[in-house]
Amino acid sequence: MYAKVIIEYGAKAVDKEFTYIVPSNLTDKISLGSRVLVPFNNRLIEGFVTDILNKADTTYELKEIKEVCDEKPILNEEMLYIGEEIRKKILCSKISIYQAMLPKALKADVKTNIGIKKNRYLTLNISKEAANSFLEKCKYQGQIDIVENLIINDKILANNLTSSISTLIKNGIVKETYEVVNRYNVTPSGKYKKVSLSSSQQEVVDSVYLDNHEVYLLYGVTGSGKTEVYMELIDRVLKLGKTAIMLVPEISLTPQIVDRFATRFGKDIAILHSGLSDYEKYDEYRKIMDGKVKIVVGARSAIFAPLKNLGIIVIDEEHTSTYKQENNPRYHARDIAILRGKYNNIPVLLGSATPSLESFARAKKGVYQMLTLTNRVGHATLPNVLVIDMKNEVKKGHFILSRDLENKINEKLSKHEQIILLLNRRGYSSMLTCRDCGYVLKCPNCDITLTYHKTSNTNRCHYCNYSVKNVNVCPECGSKNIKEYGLGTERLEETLNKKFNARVVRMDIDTTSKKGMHEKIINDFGNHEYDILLGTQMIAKGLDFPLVTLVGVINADSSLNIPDFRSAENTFQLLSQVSGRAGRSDLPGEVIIQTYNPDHYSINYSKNHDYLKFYEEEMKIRKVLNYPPYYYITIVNVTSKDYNEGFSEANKIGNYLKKYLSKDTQVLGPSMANVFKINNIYHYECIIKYKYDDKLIPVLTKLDEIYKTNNKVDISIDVDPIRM
DNA sequence: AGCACGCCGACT
DNA sequence: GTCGGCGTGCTC
Repeated sequence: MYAKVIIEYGAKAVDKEFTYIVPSNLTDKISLGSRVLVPFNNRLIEGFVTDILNKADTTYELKEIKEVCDEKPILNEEMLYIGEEIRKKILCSKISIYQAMLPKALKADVKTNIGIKKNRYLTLNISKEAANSFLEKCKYQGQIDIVENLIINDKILANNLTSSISTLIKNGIVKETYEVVNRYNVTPSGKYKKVSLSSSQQEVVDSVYLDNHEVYLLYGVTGSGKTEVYMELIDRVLKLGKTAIMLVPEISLTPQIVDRFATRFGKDIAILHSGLSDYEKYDEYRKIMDGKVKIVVGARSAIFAPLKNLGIIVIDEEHTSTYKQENNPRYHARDIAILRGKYNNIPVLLGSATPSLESFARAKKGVYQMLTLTNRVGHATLPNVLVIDMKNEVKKGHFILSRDLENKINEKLSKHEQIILLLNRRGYSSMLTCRDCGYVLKCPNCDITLTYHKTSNTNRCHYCNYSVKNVNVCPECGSKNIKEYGLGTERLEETLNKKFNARVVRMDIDTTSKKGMHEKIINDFGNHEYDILLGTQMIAKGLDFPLVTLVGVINADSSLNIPDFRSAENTFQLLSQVSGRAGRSDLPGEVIIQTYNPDHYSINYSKNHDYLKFYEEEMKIRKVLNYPPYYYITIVNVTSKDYNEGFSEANKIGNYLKKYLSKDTQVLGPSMANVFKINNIYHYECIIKYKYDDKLIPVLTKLDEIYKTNNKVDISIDVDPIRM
């Protein structure tokens, strides 16, 4: 018996199957998807079995598999199938996609050693009478304490082994047992109650067919009760004896959804997100593998959760960019969901108040089924939005807060209502410039200005993490007239504290890097321990606070000025999402958007809550410029430590693509990437635009093959990029 | 990825 | 004389 194995190394040069002999003592233990330990180049490494053969298909002198690592295979047939399918689409290495499916504990990696946690329990091994007579004779206080305790309690926890315990065990007085512990448990807050659905919600639920594959797009305004629809559908699926995956953008940011699921479905759910430790993830994942849970709520990678008998996949906030993994393997959870939907013949439900243009266009064409919720539930109405032209404010000396926003904040504070302020830039100021010579403090490793962080008094690069102590004199001309320029969350927090007598809390990467801080800030704000929550875009999604009646966007232009064809779409989505945080209960909400581009269509349509108009306008532009959803895009990134080497290879690659791709396909570039130098590595890119090109995948595969052995430049291919 | 092999410079 | 620099090649 022989097995094909893909090994743990992700390097391009070993991205293939290696054949091994399965020794007779392992033939019963091994199966497709097993994790195995194999000799490779004089070392032992791990890999996964992808095929089992009766005779070898090579004349190579084969080695034997050393060991099968686990009792059951780690990858099931569906996972192997999905891995193979997605690899063909996104051209990632074979191993990387399987590693991405698994928690660290189960990846093929000889170095990981994450185990199951067990508690040691002691019970009496003799009758209580015998124990009492043992006590009469026993001289040792340590042993007496334990036995006395066991006479009362039957079973005690004893994770630390003392000499008294080992003596008692050795003499047969007590017995030890082990129980597996789950290191992660969600406890519902008890705040949420199941509500009965409105007729429009009920209509949406009823139009989803649970017994065949179809992709549905639920387009529902913020606050229209999409989560209730998801839960009702999942409830129905469970009643059919099936299971469900519920994807959310990033759970640590949306603890409220988790809470609602935990309240309604209790022990039937497992949670998977980046806020868990590797140990906790392993425990949650085992619940799924062992069939102990019926619902998985999680972020991107939870789309791979190996639930058996899957009945529905729901993706909330489907337009969110976090569903696309930004490094290898660059998969999109939506694509995986659709693959799994077809494989299991089950519905996939995408939900959003501001669907991605791609999804909405597909729904309009009938590729997806369109479902809509046009009204907010209960008495809640969509908030009134005011757009402030900051050009006029700045003339009058109001740089950070416009007069309208300042007045509104005061008004809401006096009514004891809450306020959310969005500023999409962390740090104190965006850069440090010399007012005399124009010098700008830049990162020595990247093409990026450094951001001043007041809390640590350093200037930091948000790309490579380089940091220098703050300077008071210009390093170029020696002038003391060097000042921070631009506005970040730290400075906004400082301003708010100066201006208002209010309890202010800031939420950005810097205040939430510690485990559990997201939840803490959100819970504290929900309990009205703070009046104002300010933060970066992480505050925009999914939060539901009834007391929030004012949302302010400090600088709507920051996402608009990013050189990306999706910047208008992203701005519209961000503004709509954050506006949706206001007025979710009986109290009416208000939104103030500060901008230097008050006439921009993305701001105006978002002000009027008019997704459809925005969609039409943006689609016109996409059509003229041959951008998605009219054309597909794939980017070939060429990186090199050497400026010239990168340039000449990128040119060769551009010519290669132009020569071998179909005539209708456009190849742009090579050009320098938006941030040309990151961590001293130069980034070039070739952009490929196409409607349909059957040569694309073969040509890119060939290109990848050619560059496997080139150690001067690296290429990476991004199919359907979400950032340019 | 990670290690052996191999071919050239500065040191106890 | 040799220790060690990292370019190249190979791994079932």
